[in-house]
Amino acid sequence: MRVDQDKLISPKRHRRVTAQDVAEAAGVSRSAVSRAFTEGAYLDEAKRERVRDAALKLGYRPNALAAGLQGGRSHLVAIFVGDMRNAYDTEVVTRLVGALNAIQKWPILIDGGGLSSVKEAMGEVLRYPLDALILRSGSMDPAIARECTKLHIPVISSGRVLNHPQIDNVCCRNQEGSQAAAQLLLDRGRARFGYIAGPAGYSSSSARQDGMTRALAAAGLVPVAVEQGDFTVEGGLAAAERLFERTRLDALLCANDAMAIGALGAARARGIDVPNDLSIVGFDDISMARWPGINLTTVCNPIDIYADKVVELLAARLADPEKPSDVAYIDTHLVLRGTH
Amino acid sequence: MRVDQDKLISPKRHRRVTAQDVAEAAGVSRSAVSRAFTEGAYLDEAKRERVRDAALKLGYRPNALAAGLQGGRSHLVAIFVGDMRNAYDTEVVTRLVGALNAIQKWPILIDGGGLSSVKEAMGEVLRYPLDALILRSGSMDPAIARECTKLHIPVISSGRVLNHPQIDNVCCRNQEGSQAAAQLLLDRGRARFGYIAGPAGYSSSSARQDGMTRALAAAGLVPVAVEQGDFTVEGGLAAAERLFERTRLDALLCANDAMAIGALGAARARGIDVPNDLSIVGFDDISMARWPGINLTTVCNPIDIYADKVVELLAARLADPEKPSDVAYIDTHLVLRGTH
DNA sequence: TTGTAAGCGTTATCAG
DNA sequence: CTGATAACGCTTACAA
Repeated sequence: MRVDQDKLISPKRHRRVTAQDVAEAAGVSRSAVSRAFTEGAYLDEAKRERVRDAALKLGYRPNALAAGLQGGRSHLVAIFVGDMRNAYDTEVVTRLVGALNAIQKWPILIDGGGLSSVKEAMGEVLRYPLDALILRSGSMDPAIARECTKLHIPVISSGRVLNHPQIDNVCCRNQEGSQAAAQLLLDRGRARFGYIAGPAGYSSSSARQDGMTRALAAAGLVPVAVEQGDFTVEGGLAAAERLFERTRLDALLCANDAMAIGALGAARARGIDVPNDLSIVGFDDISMARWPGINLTTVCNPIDIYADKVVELLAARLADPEKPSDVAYIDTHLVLRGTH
Repeated sequence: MRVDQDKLISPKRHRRVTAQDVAEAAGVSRSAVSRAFTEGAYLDEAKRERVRDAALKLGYRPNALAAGLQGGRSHLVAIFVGDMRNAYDTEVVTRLVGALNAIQKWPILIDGGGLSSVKEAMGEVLRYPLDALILRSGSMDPAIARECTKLHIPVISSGRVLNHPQIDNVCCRNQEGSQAAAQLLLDRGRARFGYIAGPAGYSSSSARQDGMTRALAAAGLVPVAVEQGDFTVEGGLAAAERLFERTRLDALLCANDAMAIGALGAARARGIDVPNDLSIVGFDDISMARWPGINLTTVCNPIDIYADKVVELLAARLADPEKPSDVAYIDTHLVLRGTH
């Protein structure tokens, strides 16, 4: 009578191939197997070869959970995103994921936008001994960040500067960017400025508004009207309609590109000639800003530089956990397209 | 002389609070602490309270690495994305992340688009005992999927059906969707059809092309011209220009929305009146399709249903690892906007 | 209901 | 250069 060997060995759940299995197959010790996979560990070259062969044959890979537990790093990095339905956030996350993948850090994503119980989700993820946490969000409960530093998990905040001795920050020069945009339109002869802001509590939106106000003040002007949007295209469209209802403008700055695209739609629907009668300028330079049919003049908030900087700060922090916290400011520049 | 106690206890790296620490603080055993955090474990309610208090005070959270190693699940799910710079893929990923977060699975992202050594990255991630791997990509090395099944990691393929006894699939009815779109334009009196395809090797693109061809055949027609794009807006724009150069069309179907948006730009730049002289229809219904200035008629490939289905199959597979593999087909529907 | 003890699969240390 | 052995922090039989 034949016996099902496989069933005997693993009755229910499949067992992963372990270093022990490879050791037996290659006729060496467990430690030799470990060394065969450790860069710069002492091991006879022939033996290493033999171990690698056996590992390949058995389909062995060192268990990252066990390796992480042993004391080293987990190589996991959480990215907390305020709202993944926001095009700019999504583009930043995309670059971040690429940059992290490239340095063999594995990003765990948490989307605050799609989640009811953000706090709870963060709590669960913090059970993993993360190498770091990246915050990508304009409005974020600072309590979460504090909790991380208590766990001695490095935090990199992107988009808003958190004043905490253990948190590194990357932030673009919002005020200067917006100021330059306003100056561009002033130089073009515009005088009746409107602004579409983001939701209350987003520092990026208010800093951008300040930049515009400052440029106007230098020219002896004040904004004619301000409306609030929600960073979405629809919100920008609605806010622009309210503005157009209230008053006549010849320049409209928006806290981000998505709202500027909405405003552009509202202007066209109303028969306003952009850019001849009205200039519209966004902020961020998301990829859609250059799409045909949009071709938006905007302030470039360079996403790739941004993401690289985050990863750079991360690496520096990992190398020296005790180093003083850092704030990296990213320079913006105007991108002149068809709406100014 | 004062001695730095902290330095004595943890000379270099910070030590995480463990169950042992909590046990000592609460005056109970390690196992009591574990039980206090395990749903449905026997433990005196008062004691549980005491443990929870101590844990909160010390900032303890069970180490997920150790818990995963112990034998249970890691609660990590890898999402492999073909190209995160593709708007449709990004939107699917966003939904997927939300759906996974909601069921306490933590998605690790790997972006094939931003990565030179995809294979190597996958190899590294497979060192984690993943609960599952989700493939989001039209073109994907099947070797990776095979490797996963060898490791007994459930694989869910989204967008392309992989014929493998252990891989579940979610796929939209590409052919039917495209056929309906072509029929819409036939009913409108169109006869000279063009198609902008995706890169070679993407089954979704060819299935969509087949759908169009089938509808045309039923009307005794054949496509007038086909050009290939790369699923991007720029690629669609270039492909459309080549088409317009070659011949006159009155209907243009595109393998995805991004290329349709590019084609729309090309048509407008050439002074072609859309939709009066030319109908353009996309596929997917990405959020930008409804943006003002675009307002694209398209075939809706419902992203939320799609993502929910993936997670549903995932849950089913986790519940019964031996169940036969499944293919879930998602129905599409036409979304009539301004370009048909 | 509780405590003790045995793993889970690594890597690091320490003799040889 | 190599093999045993001790952590890493948790869960879960098993015994009390």
